[in-house]
Amino acid sequence: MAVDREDVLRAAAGLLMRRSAATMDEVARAAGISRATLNRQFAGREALVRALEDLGIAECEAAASRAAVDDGPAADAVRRLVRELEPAAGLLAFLYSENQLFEGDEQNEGWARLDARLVALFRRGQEAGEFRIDLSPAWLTEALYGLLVSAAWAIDEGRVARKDFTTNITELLLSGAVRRPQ
Amino acid sequence: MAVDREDVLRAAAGLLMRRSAATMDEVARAAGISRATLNRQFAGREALVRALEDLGIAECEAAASRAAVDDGPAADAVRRLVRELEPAAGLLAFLYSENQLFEGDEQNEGWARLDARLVALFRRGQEAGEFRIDLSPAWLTEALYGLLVSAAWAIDEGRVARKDFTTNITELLLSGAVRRPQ
DNA sequence: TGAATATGAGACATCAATGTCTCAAATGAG
DNA sequence: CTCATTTGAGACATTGATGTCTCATATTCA
Repeated sequence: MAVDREDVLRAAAGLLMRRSAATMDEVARAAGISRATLNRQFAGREALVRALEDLGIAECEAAASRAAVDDGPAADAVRRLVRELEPAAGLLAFLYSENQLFEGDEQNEGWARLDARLVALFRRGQEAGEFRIDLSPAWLTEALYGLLVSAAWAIDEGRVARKDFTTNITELLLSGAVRRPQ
Repeated sequence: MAVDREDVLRAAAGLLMRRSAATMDEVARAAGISRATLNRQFAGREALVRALEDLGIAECEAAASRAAVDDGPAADAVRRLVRELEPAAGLLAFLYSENQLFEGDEQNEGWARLDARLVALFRRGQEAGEFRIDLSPAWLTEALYGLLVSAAWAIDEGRVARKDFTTNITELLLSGAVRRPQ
């Protein structure tokens, strides 16, 4: 009977990814619980979003660790990272647009940590001569976020195949759309 | 005295790009008019968003026409397109996340037209041998949207320089992050 | 079985945003 | 200048989401 906080968060993420303005009532229904129970678990919408944010950060950092982003060629690290991030892409898509909502007041420091980690990855690639240096690590990081979100939404709306998630993102980010002579 | 509808829309876009949940009161203040006048111009928030949508579509289509996306090498057409889209990027960023809000009920046909135009551009590049064929035109289109939005937000938050807007997007989309031997 | 705990359903007040309305003031045209 | 039109400020009712509360029911554990 005991409600699993984690399950509720995942259900909420699945719904909010599609409709970020969903009602607390809709969230509760999506999680298969009552609104009362939802409010017992999370004291208000803000608490729910904050919990989702913490979950998203935790998943991204876990993905970065599993991908061992500091090891080996940076390009391979990016590929591993995107592959590991796939399960969190939907949640990330919600949080990415939600963050625009928050005033400049308080930016969860977890995002700063994650940002720094990704920036370091791209910088490492540049210093190793793998990545071009005319695109800043900050931009490459933002672009990665953007592609993750685009891919998540496009898949959700059936415009691209789910199985192509990783290759779509990594191939575009690393190699671009232009055809290369092999 | 007569309020310029276009000016109001631009002011609204400028605010809503940052805070998509801004109040009608905030929108009015951003436009330098009263809430009453705002409501006289646009009968409700939905009408305002719809007008912004129409404006966004019109600007994108105008940009596509100015860029002559059907002429010459596809890669050059993409570069021209992104350059022409820059002034509309903020509005596009708002609409991109806002569209997630709307139920699957009604998708403005203008977006479908624009989508088709971009898809055709990427397909043309593939058929001409310019673009690789293992990334679908649909994905390339979505990726372009995502990069436009990412760049707009990153610039707005001061993480990347505004002057790099076009090159950041086109270089990443076309050539990718990997350094190429010249 | 019996007690303790958790949940669901619904009622309820609250709050914020919205849309409408009125009236005075400002603007612009003739 | 005078009149018609437009705007701003504010009051007002409405609406929808939210958070809280109660009580009956269901589940778990001793």
